[in-house]
Amino acid sequence: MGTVTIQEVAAYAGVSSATVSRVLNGHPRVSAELRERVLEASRALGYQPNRVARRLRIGSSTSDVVGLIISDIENPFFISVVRGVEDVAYANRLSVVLCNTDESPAKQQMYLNVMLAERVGGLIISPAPGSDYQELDRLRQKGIPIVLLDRRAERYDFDTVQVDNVHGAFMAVSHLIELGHRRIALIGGTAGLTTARDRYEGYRNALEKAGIALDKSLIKQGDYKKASGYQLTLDLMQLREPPRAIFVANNLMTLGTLQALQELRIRVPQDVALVGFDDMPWSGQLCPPLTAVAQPTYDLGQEAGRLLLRRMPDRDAAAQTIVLQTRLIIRESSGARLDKEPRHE
Amino acid sequence: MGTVTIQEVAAYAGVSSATVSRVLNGHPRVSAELRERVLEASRALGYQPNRVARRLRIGSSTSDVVGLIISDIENPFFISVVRGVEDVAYANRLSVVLCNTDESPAKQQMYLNVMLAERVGGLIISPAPGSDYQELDRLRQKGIPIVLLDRRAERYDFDTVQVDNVHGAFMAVSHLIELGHRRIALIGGTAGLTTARDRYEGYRNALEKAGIALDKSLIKQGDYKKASGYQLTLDLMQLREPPRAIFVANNLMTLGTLQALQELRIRVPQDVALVGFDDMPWSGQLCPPLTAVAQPTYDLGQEAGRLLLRRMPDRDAAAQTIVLQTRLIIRESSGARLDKEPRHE
DNA sequence: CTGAAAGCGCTTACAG
DNA sequence: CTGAAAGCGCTTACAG
Repeated sequence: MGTVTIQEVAAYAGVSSATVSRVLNGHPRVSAELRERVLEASRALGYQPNRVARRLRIGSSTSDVVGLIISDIENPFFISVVRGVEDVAYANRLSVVLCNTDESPAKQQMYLNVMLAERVGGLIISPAPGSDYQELDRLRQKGIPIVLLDRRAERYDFDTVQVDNVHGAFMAVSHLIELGHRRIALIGGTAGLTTARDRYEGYRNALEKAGIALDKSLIKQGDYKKASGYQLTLDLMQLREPPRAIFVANNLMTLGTLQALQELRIRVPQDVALVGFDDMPWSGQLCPPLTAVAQPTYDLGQEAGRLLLRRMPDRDAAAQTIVLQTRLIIRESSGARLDKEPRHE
Repeated sequence: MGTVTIQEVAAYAGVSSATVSRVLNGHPRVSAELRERVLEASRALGYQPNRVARRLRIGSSTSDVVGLIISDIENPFFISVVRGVEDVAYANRLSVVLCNTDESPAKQQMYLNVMLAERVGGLIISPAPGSDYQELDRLRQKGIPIVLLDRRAERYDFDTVQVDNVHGAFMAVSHLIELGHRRIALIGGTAGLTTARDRYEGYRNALEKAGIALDKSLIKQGDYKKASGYQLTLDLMQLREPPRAIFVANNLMTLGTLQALQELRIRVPQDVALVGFDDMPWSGQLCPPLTAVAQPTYDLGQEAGRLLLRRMPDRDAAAQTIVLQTRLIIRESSGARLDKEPRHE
């Protein structure tokens, strides 16, 4: 019972705690004999160093735990990102602890406090809407390296990894235009997030390029959750002149849209064509298989991990932004393959 | 730059660090005047207590961070569980840090070390296959309350929250039997996990009750990942006499099965009927909508959180096991509604 | 190579 | 009510 301390190991081995510390930290100049005795004692007692004490003594810079704060664990997008971060971290002998803010600034603040209090070695964060970036900046000034994930901070120069959302949305909407659509609705993302703004911009660009006037009644603002996709789709289909195509700005909302259309007995893509942003591992098994803008989610996570790893030893280097490209995966929901044999993936 | 310490706040306020500590921890006996000065100083300096130091001083028992170690973050089952834990924790002013072991005992060991080293206030864990429960027991003896999630430890008396897997599988297979099936395959779960064993048992019980002999060629062992569901389905359909129905022991494998059948142009449920274990938020939007054994995932998380909360102040109470019930959600993949109007949800 | 001692930033009996 | 001091478990100059 109770925890074994370095003092007890020292007593057991008949050396000072300094020697135990040196042995366990691989300090070079320790005699083979004492090293042996210490190792033996440590093993016998089942000693596990108290990292809290170690951290207090050493300061934050050597923590081998990095924090990863994501804004919605229920969004499959983030899951794959997490895996990318983990794999990079694990390969570099770092542990990652994950926190979910649920898009709530209050929870985010709580977890930022935890990260600071625990003095993590670094932090990757997908900031919640309405984030206080000054607060993040404070953390950074207190010595915690920070990488922004997926979402930019407008007036701060943080290291950032994101995709080209404007172009992704542009591809999606252009695809629908090429298929002959002109009444294309947008179910947009959460207000205040750069991803939502960028995807909206891509939507506008595509329409503009095709000479299609913006129709405000076809533009809805959601919140990246399934329920809003569901509700806004119902709203859209109740319009006097409903859209013939919908671009949905993220995966969860797309699932809501799919459900709403299914309940309304509206056929996809025959009655309404659909393109979503974000692919999911099961998008090909949905009804109908979903045409979607795929983000390189795993790579995004890896890049964020690597960026953090580079930042950790060098706090003062200039901030970098890495932008990855998206890719349009054409399945059946957009109607492009209606006449051809359906492809499966 | 740098971090503000309690000493600096004390100096600024013209009091001792003891007084600052008392004010900030809500100690009752501090004069209103000093309290005011301390609060003012703390605000002015942007003081954030160093929890590492606090933890070292106080010992583990008061940490307001709990650890949640899950075995596969890519499995939607765990996501919903996580949300349940988080909500209970958050309501009790606890933070939860999540770690993903990826079903790897080595990663699990790493994260257990982190938990111990950080002296978390408690730990909820879904143990990886091949877990060293003795190790978990050691953690517990060192004062970290532990709750097992989803999977039992056979010879240790940990607090545990799980579902009735035997009965869930029994319902699934009985449902197929009632629909007239007798050649029902099983794509089972990871070896060494109690959930896999229990679901297998439920499968056998249902067959036995119906007087159907066990056919070994129809029983496959997967690993709860999509790829194994995919591969084992291909294997099953290559049998001289393929099954007419499949019970798949978890959600990710079911997605693999669906993909394999789709690629083989085998119609579900007309050619092969399908029931999966674990419902997913989008199971109703799959092709075809999936009949599945739904687990009360969110409740599972909540119960685990509550159990931990009860355990934290009382280390010596007898271990409890909470078993929740599952529920069969009948959609189209099992063929039960083929003749009726399809229902959507 | 090894040990005694200081100190990381807190909290809390112990005096007063 | 308030402060000086000890101590949580480590690490690391500083001596020797």
